[in-house]
Amino acid sequence: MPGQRSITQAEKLAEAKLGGIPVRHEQMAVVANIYRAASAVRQHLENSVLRGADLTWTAFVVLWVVWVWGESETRHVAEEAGISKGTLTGVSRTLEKRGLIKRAGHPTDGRLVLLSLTEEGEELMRRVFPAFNEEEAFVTARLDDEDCRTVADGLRRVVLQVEEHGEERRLTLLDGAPPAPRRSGRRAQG
Amino acid sequence: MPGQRSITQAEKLAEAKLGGIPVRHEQMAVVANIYRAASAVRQHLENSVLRGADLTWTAFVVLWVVWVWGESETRHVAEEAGISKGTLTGVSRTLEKRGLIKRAGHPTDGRLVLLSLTEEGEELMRRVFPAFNEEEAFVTARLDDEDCRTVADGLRRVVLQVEEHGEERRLTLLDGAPPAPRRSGRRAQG
DNA sequence: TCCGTACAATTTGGGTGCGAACGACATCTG
DNA sequence: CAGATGTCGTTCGCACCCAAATTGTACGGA
Repeated sequence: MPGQRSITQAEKLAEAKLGGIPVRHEQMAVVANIYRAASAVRQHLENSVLRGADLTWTAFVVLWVVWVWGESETRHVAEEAGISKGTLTGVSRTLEKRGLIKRAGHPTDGRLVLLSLTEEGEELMRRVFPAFNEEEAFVTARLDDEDCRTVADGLRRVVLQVEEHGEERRLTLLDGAPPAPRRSGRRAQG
Repeated sequence: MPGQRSITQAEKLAEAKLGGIPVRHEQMAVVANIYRAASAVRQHLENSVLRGADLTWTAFVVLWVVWVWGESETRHVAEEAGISKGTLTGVSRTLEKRGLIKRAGHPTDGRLVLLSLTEEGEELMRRVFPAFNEEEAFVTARLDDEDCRTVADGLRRVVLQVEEHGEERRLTLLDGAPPAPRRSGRRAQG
């Protein structure tokens, strides 16, 4: 199996490259495998259930959030779906065009936009989610329920660590230095 | 902490939505948290060490692969980096423009292209990787070495399950039906 | 009423991200 | 050595994706 072997091998090669500087192997393996697993799972779900419903991963996540939470403000949906508000604007417009989502202004605060599923959207989710959950079970088939709880808990700790101390950590690292603007993306005006 | 609570709550809401159809909670939690963790880790690393070096996540992964494995054929790099060949073409061209990567034809097989780091690229990685690994340790700070091994092993099983049985599973699910082309992407010619 | 601050979604710009289509090349087959 | 077949990297079209800039709304005080 190339997956595991290549990771181990890559770690050794990396250490050789660094010539004596110690590498935190276990931590590196966690991060590397989080990303590998995320890609593999996403790929599988897109190819098995989502493509048949003509949904991308992101579109499904957005639908799922709105479905489960009911009518919600866009900023909360973006937060929960793990995408930026700017991205959500585009995605929700696409879903609106397909008749799966409704967009409505907030009754009292004109700045807010509320998202909710149309009846067609509800129907789609009632049909697609069980299949989606079935594939979630497939990809985790080599873990029993106890293993799943352990892994999920470990991942939750990673998320919490970043959520609670990430900002502070970044400030410490940069140590007052300017936040280094992204090279890509919109440029500052003159 | 909103993270964990909202997931649990979302699961209950989802079950209520489904009205009696059982949901595989543990498996759902694993998939949801894999994706959350992947986003959180990527975000943190981009904002802490990569932006300072003017690298995106993907660009760094590509550089890392080439750095560790040495001069490599593009298809292997794409495979190892977890991106498609088409994406790699764009990323490697960007890196070439910045003088971090060299592209060379294969001596005997004219179809192949070999990627390798320039001296500037090597220098960058010697500087950036230790900082990167330091942040990998930061995001996993709430896990001890043993926990890390457990989580990494669990994730490896997910990856292996998909790699070894994903294709077969998809065929079973679609059961001979046409593979349902992606809605986005290049259209077939007349 | 006018102003300024605050905060909301949206637009914009650069860079991925995928899979289908494509053209160049290698290799098999006769 | 010509054609068929397969494999490579590249091109293409569309959808994301983020963060900065922008636009629009709310609401406080002067």
